[in-house]
Amino acid sequence: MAKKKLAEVDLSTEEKIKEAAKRVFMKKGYAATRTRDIAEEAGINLALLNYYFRSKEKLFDLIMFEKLEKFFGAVAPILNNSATTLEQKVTLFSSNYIDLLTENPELPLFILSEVRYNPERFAHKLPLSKIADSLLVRQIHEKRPDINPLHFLMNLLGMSVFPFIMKPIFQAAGILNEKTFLSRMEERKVLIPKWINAMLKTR
Amino acid sequence: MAKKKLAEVDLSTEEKIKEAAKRVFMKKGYAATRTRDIAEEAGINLALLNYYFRSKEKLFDLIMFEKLEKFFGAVAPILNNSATTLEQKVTLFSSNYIDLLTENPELPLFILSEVRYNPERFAHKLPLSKIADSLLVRQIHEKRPDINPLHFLMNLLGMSVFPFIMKPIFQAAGILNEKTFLSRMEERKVLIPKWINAMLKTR
DNA sequence: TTGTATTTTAAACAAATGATTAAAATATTC
DNA sequence: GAATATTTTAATCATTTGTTTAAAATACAA
Repeated sequence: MAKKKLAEVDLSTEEKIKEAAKRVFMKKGYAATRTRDIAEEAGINLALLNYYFRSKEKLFDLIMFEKLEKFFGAVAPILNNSATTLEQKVTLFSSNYIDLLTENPELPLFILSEVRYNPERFAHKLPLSKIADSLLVRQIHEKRPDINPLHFLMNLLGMSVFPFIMKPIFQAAGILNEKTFLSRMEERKVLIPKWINAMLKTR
Repeated sequence: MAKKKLAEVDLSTEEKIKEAAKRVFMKKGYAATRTRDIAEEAGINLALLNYYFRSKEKLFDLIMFEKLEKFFGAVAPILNNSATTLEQKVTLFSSNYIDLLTENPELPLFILSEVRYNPERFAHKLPLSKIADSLLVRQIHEKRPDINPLHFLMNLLGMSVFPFIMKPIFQAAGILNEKTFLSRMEERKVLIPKWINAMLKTR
């Protein structure tokens, strides 16, 4: 129950390949990933990848759509909850989303990179209108009709997501270690609602 | 003097290859770029790429370091200017940086992707300590010693850069067109200083 | 146990890819 | 204008890469 990695030897071959592919694709991106890398990571014969998933591209699509679901799936319900106030939505969102990204720190940069390098392939799968036209956005508009509400949405997203995007570059430069990063993100959960609130009050 | 693209036929072969490589690398990333793509884009024989630049990797490094210089070069001087106040630094930075990124919208995501997929290769070239230990950060610390100043630096960076990172995903989803994006970014130049100021005052 | 279906393996293939070579074309020098 | 140096070209090479194949191993059903 405790060791996830060791338990993986008990997974079915199909699941072993998929889990290995997730790790390799997330680390190197689609283009730099070799099917042989995945086979080696999974500890299986190369041909099994095609046996179970037909092609590198089909395997990638499968994983990519799961990651897109993870990245966008949790957002829309919070931002469209008709039972919460603007302030509650902001608090819930920053807290939940920072938790999600703490569990999956490479998720944002992975998705943004792959979508950018292949926009037409994933465009139709992005439920962005549910975010851009969300109840939260309407609530913001009510409070500050003088400023385009997209600004505040962008700030809320950015303050939650951007640190995870900058993380590798800060780490590569030796400025940030894992532990302090995590405590900063914990601090952010309570700071972001305050900041958004202050921004909404500026004249 | 007016048409940059047409003038390119007058460039030297070496310059033609470099300009073409910039476009292709920026669009597809290092791993997905074929030397043949670059040769075709430049309108030159494939062998000339190796004749002038030795290898795909050396050509990429050349371009990458130029892009890193562009992405980081303008930041440190503004944030370390001993003649400006905190407020002035924030205003100068957001305005100048949004202008820079408006001219080079793909710059942030390109750099962040490539550094992430190859951290050890570029880590030593990143002048991040000049930003993380800048005068601005010290000025922020003076004003709000109760909150880690990195938070405000991250917010300043994020509010300026993050929209450019999200741009492709918003465009792919058909939510944002070029024109409205540009006017939002113009608005941001004056809004960001107000927001940062408001954030620095929260209790 | 025998026969059948499923899974796994080693080998190989065809296409793509980064790079090189040797000759041809062009420019430069004296 | 001949000799030399530089640049460009077409062809080719050696690897890499995604995928397939046919046989071997294993699991399953009767």
